[in-house]
Amino acid sequence: MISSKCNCDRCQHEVCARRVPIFSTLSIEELQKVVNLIYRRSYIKGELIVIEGSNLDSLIIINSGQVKAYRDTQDGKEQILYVFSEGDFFGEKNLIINQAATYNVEALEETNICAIRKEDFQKLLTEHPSIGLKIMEELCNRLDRLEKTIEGMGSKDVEARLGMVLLEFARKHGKESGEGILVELPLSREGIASYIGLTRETVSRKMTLLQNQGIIEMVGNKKVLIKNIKLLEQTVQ
Amino acid sequence: MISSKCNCDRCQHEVCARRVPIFSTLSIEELQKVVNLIYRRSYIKGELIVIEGSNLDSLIIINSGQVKAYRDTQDGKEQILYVFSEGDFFGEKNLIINQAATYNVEALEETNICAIRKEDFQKLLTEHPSIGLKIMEELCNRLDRLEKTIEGMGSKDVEARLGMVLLEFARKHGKESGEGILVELPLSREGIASYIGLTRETVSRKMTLLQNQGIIEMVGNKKVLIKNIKLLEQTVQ
DNA sequence: TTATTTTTGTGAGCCAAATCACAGTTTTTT
DNA sequence: AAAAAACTGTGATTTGGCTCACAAAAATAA
Repeated sequence: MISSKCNCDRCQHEVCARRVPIFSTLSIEELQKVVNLIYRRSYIKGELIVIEGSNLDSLIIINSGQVKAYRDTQDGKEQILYVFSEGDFFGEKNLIINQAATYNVEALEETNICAIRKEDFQKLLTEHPSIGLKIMEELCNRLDRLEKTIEGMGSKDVEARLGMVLLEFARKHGKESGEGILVELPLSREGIASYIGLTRETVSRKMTLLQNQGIIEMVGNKKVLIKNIKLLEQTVQ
Repeated sequence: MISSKCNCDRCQHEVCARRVPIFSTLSIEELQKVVNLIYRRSYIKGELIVIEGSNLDSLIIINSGQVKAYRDTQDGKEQILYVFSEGDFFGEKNLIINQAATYNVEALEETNICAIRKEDFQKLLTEHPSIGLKIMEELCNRLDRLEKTIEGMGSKDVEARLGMVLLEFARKHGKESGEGILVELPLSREGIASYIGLTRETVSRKMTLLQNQGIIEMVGNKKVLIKNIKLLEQTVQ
């Protein structure tokens, strides 16, 4: 039997580099060079990939899986800042502004990463300015999201905030189904709460509300069916 | 009488480019080329430099003065996202991810800007990767600040948030004086409130509190004397 | 499968910040 | 300098989300 997927080390490497938006502008030959610089690693669910305060010496790119980036606040809670998945990168702050990690990164499921050492990455940057551009793009997008989050947090429209995350997850992991978009939530209620600065209880209550309005339907704890995305988008507006 | 400051057009240009961190790595010859691409403009207090939703076609760098970047929220309020001053730039989102402006930018005082057209800027970027690096640095710093803001907004420690802005303004505009650090506030109470997601009244009350604790002293409406910066930093922690 | 652990939903009461209201200041304009 | 406009401080009240508490459900382990 012939496997449709080659599992040799080399091919996986290549696939990995191809999947990553920041290398999307490179030619096949250039990509090959990048591939040679990459090393890989796997993490199981719950494993810490980066510890706040530590000195990371690589840019890390997610090949498959999902992670959360979070901080522990004074009052012992965790504040989730990002949920990264396939193709996303992190650790750039350590390389670009030479700063220790400002957040923990933890695998939310089995996760495979590609990493490039600082020196290699910096060399790449000067040799291929297009990579820098891609990174700037992504940084701009992150700024955009954080700006929106802050706007939402300022105006205390709590339901809009919840709607925003649901739509974000729907874009990333939503699957069209007959009755709407089925979304596998990467975070628990507690996680969602920490992501948008609320308590677990409030998230619960607001989700129930959205369900009663016929906008969503909860499927177990980890899935949500968005039945009326138009209405949800209006809520967020 | 000989003026210590040359006011000819050319010199001002040069000064402008020199002052800007993102060009700090360029040689004098390279700088000269950049200078030739720059055009300048002045705005009076209250004037809009960028309108949300419009298509900006230049990177704008502040030569002197101060501006606020803000959005109008659904409920008619304004959410201030950034206060930019000398050496800061904005409009990069329009150039890098080809997006319409996501916020208004308004001069808080008489403000002079330097601007570089999109095409010129993109050419610069590919010719001098170091400029890209500088921009990435700044984007990382902004992400950093927003991440901290979000953390502060999540954990509802309101006084810490106020302390953070005061310290931010102190770093930017603080002047050492006998009794402490005298800070000229770029924003009114209302502005500060909008910057940290509170109401004007709450900011007022908390400022009074800090004053009663002997940490700060308000000097008219637009200045604050930080009498005990150690204590203020502790409040923030 | 059953048992165990983790996660979730929901009521009751509390509390800090929002809102409303208005007088007193400060700043700007004329 | 006087008048107008903008901004600020502070009391009274309301409110929406937080906290606490516990039962129910779901996910995981045995």
